[in-house]
Amino acid sequence: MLKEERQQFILNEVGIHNRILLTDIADQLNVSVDTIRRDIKELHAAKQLKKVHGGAVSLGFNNYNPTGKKIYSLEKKSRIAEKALELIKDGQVILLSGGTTNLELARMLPPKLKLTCFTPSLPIAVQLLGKNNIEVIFIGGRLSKDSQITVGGSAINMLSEIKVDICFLGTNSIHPMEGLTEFDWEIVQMKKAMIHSSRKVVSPCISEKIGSLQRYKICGVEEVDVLITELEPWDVKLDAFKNLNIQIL
Amino acid sequence: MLKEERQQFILNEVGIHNRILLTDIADQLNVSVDTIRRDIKELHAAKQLKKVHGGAVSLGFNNYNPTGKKIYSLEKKSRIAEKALELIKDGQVILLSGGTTNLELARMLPPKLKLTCFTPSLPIAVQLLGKNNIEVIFIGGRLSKDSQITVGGSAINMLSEIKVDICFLGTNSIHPMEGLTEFDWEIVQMKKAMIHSSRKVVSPCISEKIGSLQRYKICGVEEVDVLITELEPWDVKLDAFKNLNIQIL
DNA sequence: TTAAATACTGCAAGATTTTGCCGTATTTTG
DNA sequence: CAAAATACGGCAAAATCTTGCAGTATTTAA
Repeated sequence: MLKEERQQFILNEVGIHNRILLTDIADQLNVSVDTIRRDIKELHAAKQLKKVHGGAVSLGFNNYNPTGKKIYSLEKKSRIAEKALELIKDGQVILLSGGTTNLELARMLPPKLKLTCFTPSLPIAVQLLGKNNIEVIFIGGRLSKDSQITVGGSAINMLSEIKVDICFLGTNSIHPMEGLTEFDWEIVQMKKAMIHSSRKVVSPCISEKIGSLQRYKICGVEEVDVLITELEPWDVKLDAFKNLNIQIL
Repeated sequence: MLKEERQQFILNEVGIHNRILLTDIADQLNVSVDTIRRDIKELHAAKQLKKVHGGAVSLGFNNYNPTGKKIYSLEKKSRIAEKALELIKDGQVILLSGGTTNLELARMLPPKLKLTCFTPSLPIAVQLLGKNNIEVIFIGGRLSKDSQITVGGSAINMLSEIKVDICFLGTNSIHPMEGLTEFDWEIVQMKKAMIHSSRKVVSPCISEKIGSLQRYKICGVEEVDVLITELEPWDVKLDAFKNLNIQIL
C-alpha cells in the first residue's frame, strides 16, 4: 500500500469520525503503529489534522454532539449509519429526522459528498454545518427541549412544502403489524409530515427497538421502504418483516 | 478515549450548563475524578474555563461556539449584553439575530426568566436550549456556513408571520447618517425582515463598529429604538446620535 | 542495465505521558 | 467545631512517543 493511499485513508477516517486511534488505524491497514505515527506526524505538519497523544483529531471542529447527551449503543448505531450511507448518492436531497442514529449518520457523511440536507434536529444541523459540500436547510419551529428537534405547526407547514429523495426516519419502535409508533404526540405529527415529504422512507433502527410498541401510531410498516438494522439478515426478529420490505444487515 | 476528546466534552458541558461538577463528568466518562481534575487544571491554565472547588464554571463570557470560531472583543460584548438584559421583562417575546454579542446575551439570560425567544442563529438556539424557562422557536431556512444563521426566502417568510416585543439586532456597522449597513446581501434581507417583525429594535454594537460603513444598507438610524454600546455616554463617537435615540453605557 | 542514492518500513531501547490510587492537606457544610 | 467532601502531591503500571538502525523497495544517474 502506498503512503499516499494510507494518508488519504487516515484523512478520510478523521473526516468521518472526527477522531482516530493510532492502534485502530494500524490494525485496519496492517502496518505498524510507527508507520501510522509518522503519517500522522506529516499530516499534522501539513495542517490536515491535529496530532494528539494516542491518535489524532480533526481540526477546528467539536467532537461531541452539542448538547452533550450520552449516546447508547453507539457501536450498533455506527454500523447502521454505515449501511445507510450506501443509499445516499451524490447530489441528492435528503431529510434527516432527529435521533442519535441519524446524528451518527450525519457525522459519517463523507466530506466530499455533495448533498442538500433538510433536518429539524439541532445537533444534526450543527454537525452538518462543518461539512462544506452539504447545503443544510433547517426546518424551523418550536424547539422541543428533550428531543432537540423542532415541532409544531410551523415546522409541519415547512415540511409540507418540500419533497426529498430519501428520508432517514429515526425510529423509536417498529412492529411488524402495528408499524411505527412513538411516545411523543408532537413528534408523531412531525414524522408523519416527513413521510409525506419523501419519495423514499428509510428506517434505521437498532434491534432493541424492533418489535416494540409505544403509545401513538405514526404509520404502517408498508410506508417504510427500507429497514436498516445491525442484525444479521437471518435473525429471527426479522422474519416477520420478510414479506414486506428490503432489509439490510 | 483520547484526552483531547475528554477535554472537548468538558468544554461542551461548561458551554451549555455554565458549570460542571467534577464527579458528574468523571461518572459520565467512566474515568477517575483525578483525571478530570487534571483536565480541568489544564483547561484552566489555558483559560478555557474557570476551575472552582468541586468542578468548573464558564468564564465571564461565552466561548462556546460549536464551530470553534474565535470571538473578538468578548469583554466589551459581555458588558453590552449585560446592559441589554435590563430591557427584557418576564414573559416577553423577543427576537435574537445572529452574532456573538447576541450569543453572549443568550448565555446571560437568567435561568428563571420566562421568555419566548425567536432566533435564526444555530449557536444561540443551542445555548437557549439549555434554559428550561425559555421557549425557543427557530426560524427555519438555509443555513449560511459562515454566519451560522438561516437565510433565504423560507426564513424571511417565517419572519413575516410573527410580531415580537423586542428585536436584538446584532449590528455590523452603524452610521449616524447612513444607518445600519451590512456586507452580506442575504443577511441584509434577513435583518430587514426582523425589523419589520418587531415593535422595538435594539442594536447592541461595540464601539469599533460605530461610524463604519459597509456595502449594503439595512435601514436608517430612525428605525433603531435603542443603541447599546460599551462606551461612556459622553464619548465623542456618540455625539452624532444624540438627537435620535436612547443610548446606554 | 547496473550501481548508487534515496525513501519507506519495522523493530527495539529508553524517555515521556497518562492514569488510577493512596495518604495527607484543605475547604465546605451543618 | 467536626464530619464530609474535595484538592494535592507522589508513586507505579501501562500506554505512547522518540530515536536510531537495519533491511527492503524505489528512484536516479551513468
